[in-house]
Amino acid sequence: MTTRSTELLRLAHTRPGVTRADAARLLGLGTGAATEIVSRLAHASLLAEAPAPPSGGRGRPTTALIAHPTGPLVLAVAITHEDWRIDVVELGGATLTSVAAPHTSPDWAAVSASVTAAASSLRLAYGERLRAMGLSVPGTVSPDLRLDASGLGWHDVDLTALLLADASSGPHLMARGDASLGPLLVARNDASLAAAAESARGAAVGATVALHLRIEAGLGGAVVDHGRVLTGARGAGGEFGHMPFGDPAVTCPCGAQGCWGTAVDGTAMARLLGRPAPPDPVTYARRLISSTQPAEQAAVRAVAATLGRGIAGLVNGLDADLVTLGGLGADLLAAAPAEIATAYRAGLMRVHRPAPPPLLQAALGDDGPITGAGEEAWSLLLPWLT
Amino acid sequence: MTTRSTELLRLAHTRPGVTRADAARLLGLGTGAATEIVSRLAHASLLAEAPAPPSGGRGRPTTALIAHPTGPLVLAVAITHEDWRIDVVELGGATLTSVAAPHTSPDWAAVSASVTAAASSLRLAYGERLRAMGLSVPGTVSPDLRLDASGLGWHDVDLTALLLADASSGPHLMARGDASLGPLLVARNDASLAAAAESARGAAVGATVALHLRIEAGLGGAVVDHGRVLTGARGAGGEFGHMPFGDPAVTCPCGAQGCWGTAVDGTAMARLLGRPAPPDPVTYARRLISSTQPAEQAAVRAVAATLGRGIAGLVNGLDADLVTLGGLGADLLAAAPAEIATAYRAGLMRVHRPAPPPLLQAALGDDGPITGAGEEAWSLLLPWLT
DNA sequence: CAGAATATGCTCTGCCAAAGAGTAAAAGAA
DNA sequence: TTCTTTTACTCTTTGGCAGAGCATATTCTG
Repeated sequence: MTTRSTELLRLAHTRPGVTRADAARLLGLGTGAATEIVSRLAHASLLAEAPAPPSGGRGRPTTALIAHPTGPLVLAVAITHEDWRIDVVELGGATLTSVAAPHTSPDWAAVSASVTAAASSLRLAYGERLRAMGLSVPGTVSPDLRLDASGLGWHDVDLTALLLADASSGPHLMARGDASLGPLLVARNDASLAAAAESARGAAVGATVALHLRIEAGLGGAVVDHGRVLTGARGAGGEFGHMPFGDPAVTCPCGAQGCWGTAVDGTAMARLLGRPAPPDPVTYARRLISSTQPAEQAAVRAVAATLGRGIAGLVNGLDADLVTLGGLGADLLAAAPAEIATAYRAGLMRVHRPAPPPLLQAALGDDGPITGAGEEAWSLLLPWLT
Repeated sequence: MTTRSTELLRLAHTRPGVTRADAARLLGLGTGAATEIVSRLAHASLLAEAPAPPSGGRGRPTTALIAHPTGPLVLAVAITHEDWRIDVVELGGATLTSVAAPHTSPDWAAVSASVTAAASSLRLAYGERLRAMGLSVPGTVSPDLRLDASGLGWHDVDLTALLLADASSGPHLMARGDASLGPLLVARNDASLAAAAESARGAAVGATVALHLRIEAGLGGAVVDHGRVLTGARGAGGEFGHMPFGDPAVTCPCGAQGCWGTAVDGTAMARLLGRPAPPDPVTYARRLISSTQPAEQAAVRAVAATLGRGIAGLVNGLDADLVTLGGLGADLLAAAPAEIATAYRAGLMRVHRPAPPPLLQAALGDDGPITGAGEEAWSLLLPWLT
């Protein structure tokens, strides 16, 4: 309905359990306006007040702003190369329900059918409370929500179909009152969403410019600048794995030479060991990272150094003040912290040396992408909540 | 005073000469509100209406929104390694006055004194109309406005002094009514400001994610995402010259190895020719770029290829939809377009190949930094104009 | 040249979000 | 108990803006 209402709602989302008095102070609202806005939001079933958290100080106790028990919800959907999962997420980020299953077939049609069926049953349970959907996928998503995941054979898939199939039963999940604005669906690369999640609720909370890197089959990531995820012009932002920090003699499946991603994954470790490319580089890399065999440890350390050098380059160019590592990156950081740190520091330009931006493991682990999907869905929905 | 007024003012700035009717349509204002807001802004000496641009169609003619003849102004200041310049810029970006002079001494004290003196005389001429200052400097600027320009020997210089010395005569250039908000001064790296200028009024207008690169003594630049310049956490964003796209055997003055900047400047050309490092790499590079000697042309082409390959890496990682080149980069693009384009295309990942983001010369040339300084000063000032 | 068509600007009324002042309530401290 | 502190509620006022209706200025048409 108004700017201030949305701001208050957003505050209740980003800082779950914030007290009403604190919220009013943060927004610069008078007590009158706070009363007005909170009661309006409560009446609209958008916000509720919990009795109180005892603060210890004197004065009339305030209340905590929490999600309304019948308030709006979003679906957070994460599709990986091997399974899918749907969370029902309320204001503040708490998950009410979670369903998941492995893929029965790698075909998109089968995956799409499973996800749509699960979403429909959640629709039966939650009805019109479901107002938006956030979707994490292992590939790049164009601005018109078409997915390309070359490794999985999913090409030019229309992701809006996931929502529209579901919306046949009613006008849910649509921008209120104006269908021309399209459905409230946000779909993104898993690494971008993990970055968003780390910045909103993970290890990168409070960072000015956070860089998140995630190694799985390839190397992806995203930059989060003042809370905004940079998704690029075509939705292909954060493909840092295709920056030429690697060996120029190696040709990447993307068509270029020297891609960093080809130098920090399981394939790179196999190459260093003189072995053929493993069929499942992720599992292979995990095994090597926990190996005790000297040659394999050396390969892991070499890859770790390449990772550290590349991170330094990105920090130099982007001036991030925090770097979080997810997927295999977190494992590498745990297994070879010294190699990564040494190469990282050596690659930093002078201005960053006195206080190198910390390298941290992602706090949300494998939940990063789905958490980010929920966050982005809420970000999309919030301005539409009257 | 209100959101809509500021939006209208911003529109009048970003699209100089926009008609009143168009502006109302773009902001979704009714004619009543437009009358109200425009008359309020005109009364506050912030906006004026010019007779009309003949549109040809029928109907009552509208007016063009222009800067008020006694409205607020900003100072755009550009300090380079050899000279300084100050422009007085009105709403809409037009320059009213420009003063410039070469440095009499490379010492910061001397430079600062010259600039302050010139600013003071402009203050005498324009008085309280001067409300903000934008400053372009050849170095990195920390968030608390301290400058480091290692090449010039300017270390940890407090740039706010430029403003405060000037403000002793009154409360000008301060955030209105609340001095704790600090002076309305924005200071940035020249390459970042050139990027802002290209996005606002140059070759990158309308780009979703624009990448600007500027080669002079080093290689700098910036990413502009949806009109916002990414300055990094410490003001050192856009130092793409220190990403390791170059020869790992070359050590950069920054302390790292393989910095891209060491592979695309005049020093790199000299190295390729087996010559000692030139004292003035910029002039040297300019001479080689226009040389007809085969060996020198070959060196230029090699450097151009390295530039193209690096740009491809950045485009892969950042998903820019437009790249602008300034300084020597523009000269290289003109001198060796084929080499740059070939290396660029070869380095792009597959998704970008069908429609490679265009590489363009910066439209504003050497005026990029000072234009950007004016733009950023206006961006800073606009929300304060009641 | 006169009227029609069209686009725009102005005036007036009404609405609603929010600020502000004053009052009431709920807790700790003396 | 009584005072102080902090917060919430009520009521009034303000101001920006939407909307309807009228006025105005230009081009088109006959």
